[in-house]
Amino acid sequence: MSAQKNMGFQDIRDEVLNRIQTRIWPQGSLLPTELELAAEFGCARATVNRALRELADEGIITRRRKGGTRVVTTPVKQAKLPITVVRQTIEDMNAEYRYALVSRNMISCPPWLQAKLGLQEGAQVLHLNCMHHADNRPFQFEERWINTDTVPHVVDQDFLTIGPNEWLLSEIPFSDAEIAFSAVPATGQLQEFLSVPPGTPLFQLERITWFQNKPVTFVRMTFHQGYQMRTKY
Amino acid sequence: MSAQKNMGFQDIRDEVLNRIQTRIWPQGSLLPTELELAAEFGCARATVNRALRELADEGIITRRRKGGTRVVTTPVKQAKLPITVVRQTIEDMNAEYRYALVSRNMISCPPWLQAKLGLQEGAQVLHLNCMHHADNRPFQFEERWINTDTVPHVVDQDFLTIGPNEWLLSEIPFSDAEIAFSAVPATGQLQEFLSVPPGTPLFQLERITWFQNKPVTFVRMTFHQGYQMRTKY
DNA sequence: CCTATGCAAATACACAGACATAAACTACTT
DNA sequence: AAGTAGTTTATGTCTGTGTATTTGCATAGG
Repeated sequence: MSAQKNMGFQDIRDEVLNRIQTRIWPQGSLLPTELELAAEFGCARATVNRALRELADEGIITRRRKGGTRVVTTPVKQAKLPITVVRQTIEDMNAEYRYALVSRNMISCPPWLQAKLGLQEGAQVLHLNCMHHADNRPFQFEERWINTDTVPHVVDQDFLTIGPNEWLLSEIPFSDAEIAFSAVPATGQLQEFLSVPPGTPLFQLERITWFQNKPVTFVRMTFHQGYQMRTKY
Repeated sequence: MSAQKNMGFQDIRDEVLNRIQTRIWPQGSLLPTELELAAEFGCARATVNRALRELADEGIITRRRKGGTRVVTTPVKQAKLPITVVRQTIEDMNAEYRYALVSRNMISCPPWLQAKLGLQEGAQVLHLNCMHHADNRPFQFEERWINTDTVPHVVDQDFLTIGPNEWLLSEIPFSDAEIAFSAVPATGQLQEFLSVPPGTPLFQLERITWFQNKPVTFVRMTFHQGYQMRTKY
């Protein structure tokens, strides 16, 4: 093969991807070794290694010592959806953001929440209800429960001007979470605060958050009628 | 500082992450240079580079030539949700998967779809309606439109035994896509095929797919009542 | 026929050195 | 004060080499 010169790892990555997409290297087939590719592209083995490692990270190929590098048969594409704070979402739409605290109560943890967060019986949690408006129209209703054990000084925060989402993000910036999306009917306070008829389908996002394996918060965010969450991959 | 030895890039990545989480290096602050860190950890600069690059890929830090490495102020966490085929989802629940083709028609592209896919007026598309069952209960209703221009031999496929999702995944394995989630009321064929009362909130996923910048397909997948899509990050 | 063991092949990771590149900074000019 | 050109600096990338680790395969033993 023609040994090309001056190729960066990105060029190699793209070329390999191209050969996979055009079925020069079909699904399930074995790629040449790093050494062979390095010879073909006229570069160091480490450069090929980086190119292939990136493709492996994306799930395009799988690599095994001694086994070599294979094109995956059924690629598992992952949609990455950026989790931003509501204010950001609204401001990105060039709309005016308004936040309002609906209620704030210290309660002892209800059983269903105990199970979700893995808390002790009788643990105290801060329960908040909040509204987020875009251009004075209801955008999102936020029900939140915060574990006072993991975030003790949350009790000093009144949440009158700043939403719990943003406050927690600045307090516990790097956390793990589990998310669930679903469609729910508008009932009770949902239909009241989001100003929709009873039974209206609403998009809902539930999230449990941990910091260093300690439960931080559970949140249920319900969006206005017709809301769409979008992403690419 | 104490120069530790025998640290891999993973150890360095974890140590740096730990210092960020414990606010030794607070949000917005400047990290030591790669050279300094290499000296501290007793390793080569390339090793530090890889560790920091991974953290940068995860969105924990930002890096700029000459500017150095900074802890991001507001981390934009990305939820990764794996896009799997329905059959996989159902079989992972230990349920029996059943597929049924509802309708299959060549039609000329309706205006709304023209806009979505960027097609010419009068372009021919294959329109399919399909049902996916789990243990003989309705699981997902799939409405799909396939661009016969990008995938010509789709016309030879009858889709009686294999769903368009799986067929396309094997034909066009590596593609780009745009996804939208929403909550919709059950109407018309939705409430009929998913066996729910009219107006029932249903979780819906819409997706446009391209291959090498050519539009491939638009799909609208509506799930059974109460379905939750879950993911971690 | 099955299992254990050893060899070899391919990737994984590391290192030291080098050059490239972008951007912050400085000094100079207008 | 504002622009401009040169310098410095931290990251980005590549090279060539070396070692470590995993694992496919063959071979030997039960």
